[in-house]
Amino acid sequence: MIRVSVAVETPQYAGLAPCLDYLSEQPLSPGTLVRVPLGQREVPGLVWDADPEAPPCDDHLLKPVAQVLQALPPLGPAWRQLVDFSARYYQRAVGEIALAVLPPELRRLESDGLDRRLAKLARRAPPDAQAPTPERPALSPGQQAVLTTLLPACRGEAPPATHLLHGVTGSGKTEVYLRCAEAALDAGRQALVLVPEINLTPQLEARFAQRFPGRRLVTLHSGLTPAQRLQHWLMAHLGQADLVLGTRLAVFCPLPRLGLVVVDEEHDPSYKQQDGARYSARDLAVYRGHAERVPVLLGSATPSLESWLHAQSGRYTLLSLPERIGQGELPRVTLLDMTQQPKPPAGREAPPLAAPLLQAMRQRVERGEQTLLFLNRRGFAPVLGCSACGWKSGCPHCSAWRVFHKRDRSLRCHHCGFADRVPRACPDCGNLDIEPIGRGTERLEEQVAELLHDIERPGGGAVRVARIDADSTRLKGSLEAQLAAVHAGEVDVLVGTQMVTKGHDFRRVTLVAAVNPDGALFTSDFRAPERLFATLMQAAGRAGRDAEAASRSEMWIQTWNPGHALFAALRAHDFAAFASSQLAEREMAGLPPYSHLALLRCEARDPAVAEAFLRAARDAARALMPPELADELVVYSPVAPHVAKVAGFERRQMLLEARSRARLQWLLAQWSPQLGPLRAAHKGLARWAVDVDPLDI
DNA sequence: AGCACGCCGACT
DNA sequence: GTCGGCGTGCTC
Repeated sequence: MIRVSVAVETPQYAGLAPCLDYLSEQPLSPGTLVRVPLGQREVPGLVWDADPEAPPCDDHLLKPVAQVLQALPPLGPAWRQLVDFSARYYQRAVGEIALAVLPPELRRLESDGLDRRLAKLARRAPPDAQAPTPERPALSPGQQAVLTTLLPACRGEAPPATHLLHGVTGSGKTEVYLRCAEAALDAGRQALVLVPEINLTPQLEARFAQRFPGRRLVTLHSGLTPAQRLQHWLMAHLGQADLVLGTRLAVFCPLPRLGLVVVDEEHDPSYKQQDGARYSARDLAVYRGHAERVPVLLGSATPSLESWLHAQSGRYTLLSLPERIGQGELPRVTLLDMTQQPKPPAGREAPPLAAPLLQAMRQRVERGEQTLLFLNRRGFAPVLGCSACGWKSGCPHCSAWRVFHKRDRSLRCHHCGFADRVPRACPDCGNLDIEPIGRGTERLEEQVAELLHDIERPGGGAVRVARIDADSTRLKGSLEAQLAAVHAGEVDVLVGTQMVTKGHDFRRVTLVAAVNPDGALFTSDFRAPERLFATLMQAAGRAGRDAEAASRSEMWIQTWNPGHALFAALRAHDFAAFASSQLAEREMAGLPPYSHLALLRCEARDPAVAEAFLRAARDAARALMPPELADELVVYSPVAPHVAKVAGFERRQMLLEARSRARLQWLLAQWSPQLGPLRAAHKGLARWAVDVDPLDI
C-alpha cells in the first residue's frame, strides 16, 4: 500500500492538516479525483502533491482510498498551482477551494456515473471545421493599433503580458476580444472569457458563436443545470471546448491549452466572491495568465483604480480605444441642479423628476424614442414612517429599515429577507396615516406614468412605462422577455436599477437620466465615488448606441451637488482626470491601491462575544509584529460595520493595513492559523472569516 | 462543515 | 416511556 495526500473539503479552521493522508493500492498521480472515507461519510477528494515537510505518521492509522475515478484525466499542475496560490493568498484550506470550484455534479458522481458522462461526451459530433468564417467588420484605426500590440502575444509569438484595454462603451472592445480569441484559437489554444454577470453571457455568447461557427464554445456559470455545468466543464478540461465564456467561477476552469484570458468590465465588483473563499476572479485571472505564460486582457470603460495604477506604473500595458466607432458620439451630460428647482408647497413632496427633465422626456415620447431612468433602489419606498409618533419600518432582526413593496403590500428586509404584510395603521400609536419616505423604482414607475399621463404617443394611446429590477425579473426568462419588449419599442420610459445599466444595447434610448445618484457621494465607503462614476458612465453608455440617434442622445443627472468634481469629470467623459484625482485622495489617505487591506469579520448573537474575539485576534496580530514594521503594517481595533446586525447576529470587523502586499501576506500567514484555536476560547461566536482585499470596509 | 454522541422537555 | 432539541468534539 502506498501513501497518498488527498485534498478534501474541510474548512481551514477545522484544525486538520491542509491535506489528509490515505493508502492506495496503486500510485495515484496528483490531480486524480478520488472518494475517501472521512469520519462517518465518504467524501470526494483530489490527490494532491505531497508536502515534503509533513510530519511522518504511522501508516496503520491511515484508511484506504475508497474509490479512484480513473476515467477523469487528473487536474494538471497549472490548475493545482492556481488552487494552491488561491488557498494561500485568501487564507483558506486547499481542499476547500479545490473541491468548491469543481462542478457540484462531479463531486457527487461515483465511477460508473462519470464513465457514462464521459462516454456520452465522446459520442458528440465534432464541430463543423469546414464552417465558413463569417465576414468580420472592418477595424477602426484605434482597434488596429491596439491589435498590433495584442495579436503577437495572442498567437504565442511574443512574451505574454497583462493588458488594460480602456475604451468607452461602443468603442469596439468586444471586436478586440474577438480578434484576440481568433488569434489564440488559430494558434491551437483555448480562450477564457470572463464576464461579471450571468445576465451578460447570452449576448456575448451569441457574438462569439456567430464569429466562430467552426469552434466549440461553452459557457460556465451558476445558472446552468448541474448536468450542463458538468458537461461544459468536462469539455473544457478534456480540451474539446475552444472557448469558455463564464462568470467568476470560470476562472478556475481547467484548460489544458489555455492561450488567452479576457476579463470584460474588469472593474465590476461582481468579480469578488462575497462568501466562502473570498477570491477576486479578476486578480486570479491576472495571476493565472502570469503563471501559465499567456496574455491577459482586462477591458473596461472605467477601470478599477487598482488596474489603472498598474497601467500607469507600466506593470500592465495600457491600450486605449479613444472613440466610439461609427459616427456615434458619447451622449452630452447635463447636470440638473436640484437646489434651484421650485420648492413644493408646504407639506407636499417634491416631484421625482424636475420640470426640464420631464420636458426632455416628453420630447422623446413625441419622437418615438425611449428614456431610461436609473434609480438604484428597488421597492416602492425604502422606509415607511408614522407622521404622528415617528415610528419607522425597522427590521426586528437587523439594524436596517424594511422596504415597502407595494405590489404585494409587504415590508421586506433586504438584508435578511424577513417580510410580512404592511400594517394598516401605525403599530405603535394606531395612526392610520403611515406614509412612504423616499422613493424606489416601483414608486418612480407609478409616478412617471402619472406625470406623463396627459401626453399622447404618436401611434396613439398612453405613455408606456416599464420597470426592470431584481423584483420584476425574479421569474426565469422574465428579464429576456422585458428586454425584448424594450427592443421592440413597446416601452417609452424604462425605469431600472443597476441591472439595466450593464451591457444591454438599447438602440432606441436617446435619453438616460440618473434620478438620485447623490447618496454615493457622502458615504463612508471610500470606493463609493469610484463605483458611482463607473455606474453613471455605464448608464450614459446606454444612450445613443444607434449611430443615427447618437447626436440627439443625452444623459441627465439630477443632483443637489452640481459642483462635485465627479460630475465635472463625467460631463467631460474624462476618466483619466477622475482617476487621477481619486488616486491622489487615496494616496493621501493611505488607502488602496496604495495600501493593502485584509479584514477579519465575525458575527455572534451577543455583540460582546464578537468584540472580545476580535480584540483577542487584534492582540495576537500586534504580538506578531516586529516594532520596526510599525509604519508598514497597521492593526486596527474592532469596529461595527455599516449594517451592524443582520438576521439577529451582531457583526463586527477589524482591519489590517499594509504598505505592501508581501507584508500583508507575511502577517496573514502567521496570524490566520491562530484564529481557529482562538475561536474555541470564545463561546457563542457564530461565524468568522478573513477577507483579503475586501471591497467593502 | 457534517455527523456523531449526549443529556433534558412534549408527544404516541 | 420515546422523539428530538442543539451543545461539544472528531474527522487521515
